[in-house]
Amino acid sequence: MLYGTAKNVTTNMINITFPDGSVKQFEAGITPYQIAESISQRFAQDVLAATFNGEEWDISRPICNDGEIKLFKWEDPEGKHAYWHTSAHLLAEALQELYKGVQFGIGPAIENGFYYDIDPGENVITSADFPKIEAKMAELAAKDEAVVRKDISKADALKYFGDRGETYKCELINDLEDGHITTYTQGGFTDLCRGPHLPSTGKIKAIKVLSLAGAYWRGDEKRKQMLRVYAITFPKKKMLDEYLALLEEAKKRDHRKLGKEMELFAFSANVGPGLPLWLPKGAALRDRLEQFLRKIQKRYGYLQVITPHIGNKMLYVTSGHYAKYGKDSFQPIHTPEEGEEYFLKPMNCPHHCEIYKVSPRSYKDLPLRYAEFGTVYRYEQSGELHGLTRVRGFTQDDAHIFCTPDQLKGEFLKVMDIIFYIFKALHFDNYEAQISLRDPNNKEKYVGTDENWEKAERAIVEACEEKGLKAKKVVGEAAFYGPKLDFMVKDAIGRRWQLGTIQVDYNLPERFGLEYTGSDNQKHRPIMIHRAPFGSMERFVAVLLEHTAGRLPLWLAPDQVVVLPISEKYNDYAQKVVKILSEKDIRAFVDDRNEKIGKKIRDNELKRIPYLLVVGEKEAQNEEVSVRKQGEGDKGSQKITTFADDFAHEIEKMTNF
RNA sequence: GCCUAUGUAGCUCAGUGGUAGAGCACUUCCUUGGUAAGGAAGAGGUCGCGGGUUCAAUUCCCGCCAUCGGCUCCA
Repeated sequence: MLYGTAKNVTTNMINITFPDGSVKQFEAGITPYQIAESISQRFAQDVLAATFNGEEWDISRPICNDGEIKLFKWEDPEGKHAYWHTSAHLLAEALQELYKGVQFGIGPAIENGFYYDIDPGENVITSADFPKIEAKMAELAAKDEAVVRKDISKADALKYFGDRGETYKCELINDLEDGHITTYTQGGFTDLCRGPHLPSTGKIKAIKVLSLAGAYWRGDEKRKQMLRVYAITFPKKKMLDEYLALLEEAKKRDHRKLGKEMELFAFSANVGPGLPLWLPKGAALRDRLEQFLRKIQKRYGYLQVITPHIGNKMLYVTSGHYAKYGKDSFQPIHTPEEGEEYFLKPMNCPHHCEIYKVSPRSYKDLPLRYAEFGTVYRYEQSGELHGLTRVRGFTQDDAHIFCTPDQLKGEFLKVMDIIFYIFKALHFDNYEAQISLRDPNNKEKYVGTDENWEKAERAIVEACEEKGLKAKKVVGEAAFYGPKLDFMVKDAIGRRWQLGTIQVDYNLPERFGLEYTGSDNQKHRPIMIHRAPFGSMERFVAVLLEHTAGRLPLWLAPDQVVVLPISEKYNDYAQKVVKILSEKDIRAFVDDRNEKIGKKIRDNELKRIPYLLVVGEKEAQNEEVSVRKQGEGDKGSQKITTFADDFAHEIEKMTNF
């Protein structure tokens, strides 16, 4: 039994509105593809997807009413999406042909390519099978089969997929509303799908199966783990080659590789997984970043505090963290005293609350801003550890602001200023912002009054508007204690990591009984803002390395200058050059190996040292250096004092943000 | 924690049922050279750890640990 098919097609004319506002008349039943053809044949070739009145629409699907159309090509995300979505079906078709008894879950397009979750049944599929799968997909694509959309009733859909033993599909269908169910068929493969799709599979030319992974059915770790097959396709082989080359390039800027090459940090099985060791150069880099932040925070009225690495169990019982995370964290440290337990601190806030409580507070004291580079320990699940971006011991550039409700928005804006300032100074321009709001239908999940929540959420939204920050609002993502604003940055291969965060908290002031005396001589509860512009030193350094491919800004570079004597005869002069530079706090060293100058240049270029100073007979005689800038080549000679002065000025300019 | 894969010299990686090899790095010597790799010699590894099979295991099997890619989680 078919629903709402094109039976009502008549020869009526309909009005189609284009994005530029122009309106054209077409015969009812026309498809977006035909509309594109009416513009130009060439354009029609390139069109992959459409929306009609905002609804995603196959370009082969007839239009029978007036409305607005948008047409999308490969260059548009919507175009790629349809292309990869159809590719996912093609992958499924290939898997169905190659492996008996495979059951299908879901197979969406993603940012780069697509995947299909399958239950392989008795089949064993490994990466050795990729060429076989690719070949089958190519073979099927070459047939250029039409992808046919069909409305289907819920009962029919359940029967169709039930007969085929597709239990996952049946589960999905059960959650769908009758009358809104469609399938798409190409060749011998039919999938439950909302679309939209390409009209046929022939446009899929270059195919690469990328990886296999486990993925819980419907994202629920208590349910069966499916086999997820990741793949990507392109209309041209060249595009695939370029994409694969890009992936290779991205791997070269992986911070784990760079950290090793640049001798910044390391891990040791003897110390423990997820516990980074900062090597001298890494520690110095981190220290420069800390000094940078300290300087700004001082300007914004922050007060530096220091708190211990452990805290009595009762501190976390009070904060509520013990009940929520106690079992999943590093287990308590016991003392000789019976029953006495301490925890490694998983966050700094409870300690800072105790600092607040040291004296009675007046509204005149607020806002109070306590900052600490606080090292915390969290027992992250073993499979979650990842280089410096996800570790078990890390240092937050933490601060807690205690303020009155009226001060909230102003303080929020100031924190945003600090974050923008840092991102600008370090050239992070590709970040995304997300406002996490409470789920209004599930209020009991959260602590704090309605009034305060509304006030805080409004403050965040308004603050973003005032700053012209385009932030994505996500309902239900707030922490149980308050709404937040997070800044995300992508790593080399496109994974998103949260860096800066600003969180409003009503919970801890309540739990710790924090108070201040208002102008009315009454006790009031302060609001707390948690904020960390870097997020953590570890994650920030990781992302900074990947963004710069290890070519850190000059003021942060571990080694700024290397002096290269032409031969051992000029080693003494080279040392003198280093001494002169050191007096200006320039980080320089001599490469006095017994090697030819060409070799020394090559090695130090590869080490990403920003400046190479070649010194030989000429330079030694004239107190000069021959300057070579990393990646740019020979810059000619100048007096060593001139170079040192210019260099110092350059650094001063860079750090005077 | 779960699924897949991997683990050989400081690094990048070959290789084998009969206790191991290359390049780079390192040490020494020759060379003292002007803008991306000069030459020679040498040293360096319980082949992740623990069991099992075998006359013999780095190699085959099992367990564990760590790591890659994902999933889940992330105070």
